[in-house]
Amino acid sequence: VVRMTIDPAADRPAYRQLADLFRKQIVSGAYRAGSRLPSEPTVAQQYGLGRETVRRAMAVLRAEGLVITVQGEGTLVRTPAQPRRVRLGPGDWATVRVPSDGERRGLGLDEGVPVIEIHRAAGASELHPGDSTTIFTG
Amino acid sequence: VVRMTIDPAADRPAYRQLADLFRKQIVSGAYRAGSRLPSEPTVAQQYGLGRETVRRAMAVLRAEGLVITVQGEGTLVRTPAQPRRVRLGPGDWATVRVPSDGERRGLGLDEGVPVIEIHRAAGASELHPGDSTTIFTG
DNA sequence: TACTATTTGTTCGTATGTATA
DNA sequence: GTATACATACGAACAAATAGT
Repeated sequence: VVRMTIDPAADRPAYRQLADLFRKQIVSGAYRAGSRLPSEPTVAQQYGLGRETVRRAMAVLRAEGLVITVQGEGTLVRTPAQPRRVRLGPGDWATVRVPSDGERRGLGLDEGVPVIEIHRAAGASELHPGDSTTIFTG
Repeated sequence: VVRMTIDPAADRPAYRQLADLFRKQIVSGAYRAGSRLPSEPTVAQQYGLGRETVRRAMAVLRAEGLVITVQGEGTLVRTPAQPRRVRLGPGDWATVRVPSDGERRGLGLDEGVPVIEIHRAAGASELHPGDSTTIFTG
């Protein structure tokens, strides 16, 4: 089965077109949270692409925090994390960044999850997972 | 010249070891902001690695916002952006995420730069570049 | 428990295209 | 205009983790 949705001659690279296709299906709910995407060889064969092209598309989605990939299992749509709230008091400030690989694993975070650093007026600082966290002033 | 700093038999993959090496040199200042890293073929030859392995290491550093890569020019250490401040007033809240590819380019942001979304109490919302922006309450 | 099949992870090689110096 | 350097893409091989039998 060949689907004509990827145009190798298009301006946009094939792996980005493929990422666009899956992103649409994920955000639209066609792929529900926790569900598994088709395996890389399956997608490659269906769209007439090499496996590396498929893997690059998956890497894009991981970097955006839409999916996670587990070796031996597959690529899964990420389940929304428990919502948290962090209060920013007078004199506090917050900054944001993408953690380094080691830091991310040390915090137990998935790819595509930025970290929020809260600098308290007292001098201390806290790290919070960037997804699922809302910053508010009380 | 062969440097014996990458161990193919190590637990950690070669591309992560290589990323670690460059990350250290960047954060330590050995590579100053705006300076160019050695070309991919050069690094590959120096460390006895394939070019794709080098490219994966560079992709790691890009995702962390440490470098940018320009086709035809090379990989450059990112220059710190102009600091900005965003005020979070009573009833406002803020969330953070890694932008999608299209959104990132629409905002003119580099890879590895998360976005801050400020939800105003009035109902409007603003997007701010995640690097260089400090959230404060005043 | 043990084995097998499936699936992703890593790495190298090759080729071609495109942007920059 | 040429050389350099990165971007994309396919193929191949083996390793490692998982799932199911």
